[in-house]
Amino acid sequence: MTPAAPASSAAPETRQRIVEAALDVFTERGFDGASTRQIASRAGVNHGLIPYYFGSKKKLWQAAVDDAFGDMQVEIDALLGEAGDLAPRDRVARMIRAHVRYVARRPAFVRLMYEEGKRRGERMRWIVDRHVQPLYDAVAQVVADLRPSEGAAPGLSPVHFFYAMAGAAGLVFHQAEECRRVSGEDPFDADFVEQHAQLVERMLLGPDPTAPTS
Amino acid sequence: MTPAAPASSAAPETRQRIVEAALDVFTERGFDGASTRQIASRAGVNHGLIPYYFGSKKKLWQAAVDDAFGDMQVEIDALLGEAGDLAPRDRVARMIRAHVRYVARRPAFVRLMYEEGKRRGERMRWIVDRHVQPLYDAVAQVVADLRPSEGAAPGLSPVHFFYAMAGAAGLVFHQAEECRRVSGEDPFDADFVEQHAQLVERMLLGPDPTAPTS
DNA sequence: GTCTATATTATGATAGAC
DNA sequence: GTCTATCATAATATAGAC
Repeated sequence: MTPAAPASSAAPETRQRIVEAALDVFTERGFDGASTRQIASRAGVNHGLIPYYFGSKKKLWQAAVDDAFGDMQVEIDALLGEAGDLAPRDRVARMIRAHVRYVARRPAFVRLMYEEGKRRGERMRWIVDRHVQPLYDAVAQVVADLRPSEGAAPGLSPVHFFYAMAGAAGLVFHQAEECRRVSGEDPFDADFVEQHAQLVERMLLGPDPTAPTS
Repeated sequence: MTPAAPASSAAPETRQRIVEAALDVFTERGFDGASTRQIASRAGVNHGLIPYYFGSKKKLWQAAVDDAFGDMQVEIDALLGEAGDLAPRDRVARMIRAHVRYVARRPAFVRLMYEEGKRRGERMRWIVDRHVQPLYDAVAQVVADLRPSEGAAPGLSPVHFFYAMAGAAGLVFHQAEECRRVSGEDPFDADFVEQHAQLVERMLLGPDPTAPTS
């Protein structure tokens, strides 16, 4: 059995340091491109500790993914709590903006989703069943509540909406290095993020029908 | 010097078979995850032929990328030729729909862009300077011709437009396996592609202002 | 031009000292 | 709990037979 939480003495947070380093390296280089030695090195520990704490590279990856999604779940709960009784359109608008800001703050999250959703295999099934499916279901529910009179495109289907939003919101942060080189702009700049959030919201919902027509 | 095009006898298209197999494997597994043995095996040749024709794994990758983008350039030229004197909005609409159909037909193209745009490094610089920059400049030019009266969002900046379009159009095909598992729908289904093309066009341009208001 | 070795290196995992 | 040393494997690339 691997020690889930080390019971004792000297380094209570060694395990967590490894998990955080692993998330960084896995999302930078992909599962295959990442080496456990590199992860250990970034965490500042010996590479022998990875089998000790996690058993295998695969299980370390799972721990890192759980860490990333757990972090997001906290934000979602907070968001849903405070947006409880808004009109559906406003709830979606807030969700979209919050999502853009989140992926800008945590690019590792987007890298993970894009990296692992693209090919069949054990890791894809694990991450989808455990983390993506609940997210997809929640978004589908919110979209179903939208009515055309609220500015939604007619016949908006959850699957098109989900991937159009995820792509429009996330790609520029996923491709941040490319974006810098090709356009000279820094996607993580605060103004850029707000501009992008605004664009994605308008793209998906159209101009706010309750706003003055100008 | 590596033989750019083998001069002689027995296997004139061996090199091309390797390039095509390489594009498949590189886009399925990423550069690090792909092995030259696997590529040679899929091409039906011995792995010793890869250093022989290309010199290194890196140069094989470059040849595969050139092949993929050359293919796209043909489509772009055809598109621009036949859309020469349309109104700017119609040109953009056509470009968007053509792009969605293209990425649905050639998912390898999206995988390549998403894979290599995400991290600093030699491959990113090579592919951006050689292939992405011209693409970006062309899109920026087309977007600059759009005017608000034609339905574009006010202050539409090229960089936001470029990545919002590329993401909204491409992600669902990039994540095709995930999409199938999470929603049960097949993104490569012809109806799905047209639905998606329509959604992305409307997202980016709004409802057609010349169409009847219903 | 294509194949069969093989040299070299890097990886994930293990054994065991401290 | 953390480290050093090592094993077994798989990778890229090279040398050379045919």
